[in-house]
Amino acid sequence: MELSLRQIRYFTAAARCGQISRAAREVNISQSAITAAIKQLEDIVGCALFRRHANGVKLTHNGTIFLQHANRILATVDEAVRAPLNSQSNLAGRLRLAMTYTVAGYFLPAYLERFSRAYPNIQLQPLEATRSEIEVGLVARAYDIAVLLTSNIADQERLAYETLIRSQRRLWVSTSHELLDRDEIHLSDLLREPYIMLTVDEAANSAQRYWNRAGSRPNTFTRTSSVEAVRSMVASGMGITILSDMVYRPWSLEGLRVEAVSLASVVPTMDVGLAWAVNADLSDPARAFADFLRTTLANERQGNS
Amino acid sequence: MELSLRQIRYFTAAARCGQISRAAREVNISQSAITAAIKQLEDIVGCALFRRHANGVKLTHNGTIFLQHANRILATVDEAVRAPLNSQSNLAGRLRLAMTYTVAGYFLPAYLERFSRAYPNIQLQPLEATRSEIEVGLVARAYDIAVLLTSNIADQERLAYETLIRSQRRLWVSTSHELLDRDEIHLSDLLREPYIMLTVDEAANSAQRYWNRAGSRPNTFTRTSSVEAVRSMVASGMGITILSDMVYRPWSLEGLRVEAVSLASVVPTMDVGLAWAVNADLSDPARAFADFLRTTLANERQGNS
DNA sequence: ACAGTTCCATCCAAAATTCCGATATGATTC
DNA sequence: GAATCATATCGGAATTTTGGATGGAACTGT
Repeated sequence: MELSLRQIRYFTAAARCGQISRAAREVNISQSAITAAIKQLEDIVGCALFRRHANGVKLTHNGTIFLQHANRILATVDEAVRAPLNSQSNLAGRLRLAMTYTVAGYFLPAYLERFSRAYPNIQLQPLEATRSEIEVGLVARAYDIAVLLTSNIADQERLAYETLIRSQRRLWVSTSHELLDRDEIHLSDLLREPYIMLTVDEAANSAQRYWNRAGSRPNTFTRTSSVEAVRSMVASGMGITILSDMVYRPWSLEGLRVEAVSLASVVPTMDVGLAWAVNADLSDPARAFADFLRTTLANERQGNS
Repeated sequence: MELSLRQIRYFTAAARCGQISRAAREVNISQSAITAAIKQLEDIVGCALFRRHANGVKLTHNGTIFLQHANRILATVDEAVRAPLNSQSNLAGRLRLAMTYTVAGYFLPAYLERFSRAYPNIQLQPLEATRSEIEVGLVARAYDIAVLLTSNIADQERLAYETLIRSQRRLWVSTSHELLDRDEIHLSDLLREPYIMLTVDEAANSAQRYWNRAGSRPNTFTRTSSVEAVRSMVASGMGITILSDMVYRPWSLEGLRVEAVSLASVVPTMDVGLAWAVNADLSDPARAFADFLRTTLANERQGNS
């Protein structure tokens, strides 16, 4: 049996809903059809994609990996169907695009590839830098435009910015953690838990800000600049952390599960967006890039709702 | 009607074969099935993908654009099916990867994305540079490894290299060009044609080399560093050129067709491959990257044959 | 302990899609 | 102008997909 898009569509619906029956309602189809499609998929890839429970289905490790591929497939298909309409542009030029670490690793890559396909004549120079370097670089016109965490922007006078997406920050714990049993979790409940601090993109500063507001501070167990290291440590029960959904993945590289739960306390979202120098006219490529990101993200929001 | 992978598979087969009936034989299916699938596709995307002729079918402008998307879809699907097997690696480190212009624009992007997904913990730093800069940089350990045109490598003493693919060089002309009517075309037939010289990646040097060997030189009409500009000029009949299949696309940005024909004279292939400093042990990330490229390319060759 | 509910797996007949083979049609070649 | 090679079309057959009924397992609340 060969893979079909129908299977992929049903699979992603099931993964989105967490229940086969709910997915069936969403897709306006019978539950047995989805069950069958998923079974076919599992035959094809040769491993289980869901673990079945009484109250729904949960992705396995391989399942989450496959889900990412599945979403990728649907994105490429979507793009292909639209392709002849919004044809390539021959806008030419150079685009020096600055970005911070997490943006570069967990948000932009998929969009960059699409952008450079839509504008093959724009020479794209992606440059990773720290927030402060980017601020200086934008003002000095070393970069045309940047994608970064807009809530951290310091130089509000000489920089203009625009938030594109807000990603919720949630608590990450291991599957077996006792906190999962509680109805509500407040920041104050976390005081004695060993906290793993991520040190990239000023995550530590952001954390400090909302911990201060709550009048306390986390019991920092260790610090690391690797998101994957954080994931592994949380999964193996060494500690907890609070990070945004943008970097959340339910499985660590070793195949251990990480749970993310919303907090009852107010924790600000992580805001990702564009920034540029107010005193500089945006170059055509930069303007094209900004428009591209805006419309692409708007489309996705609509598609997934 | 919704898009299906079957349609995509049949479409790419037809595009590959240039004939619906031959594609049918290749896929072991009836000719009418492919005709129907293509018709459905054209309904979905809302425009013609092929122009039908007495001796086969030819992609339209939109068709070639869609073909690229179609191949992308199949590549992502292929990858998805393999996904759970070759799971991600947690090999960490930094990979400073140097590459030349054409490689960066027309060859590597798709592989880079896949690589960084397979090795999420390797911090990939792609750096575009000229061949000579790369040679110096490799020896000085400023780059870990490079992808470039191996036939141009000068410092054969301190650099090791390995050719990964050979891309044939062919003559590009406009659709209406009289040269197309000939049975055989030799370099000497091109002497009075206005020649458009591409000036990136030492293309001019390479060209000079094989023109010299033929004891003549092209009537250079203009020089440009933009491949897309070359394409447009050739398509609009301003001149001809000889470039490798790696950068060939049958349609210019304006929607004019470019034909590529093999020459009777011997023209060397364009060889793309890896290079590294002989006196340096390859870092683990560099080794992983080299292996990744080798196996991925080997798979593709097998798949397309 | 026990209904009641919700969820997924399975089975089978009905519905829809896809496929085949024959045929029609049009262009090119000799 | 007959032969050849290509794509388009059509109806019946084969295959795939679907829907609804049924059963079992797990959770919920009494």
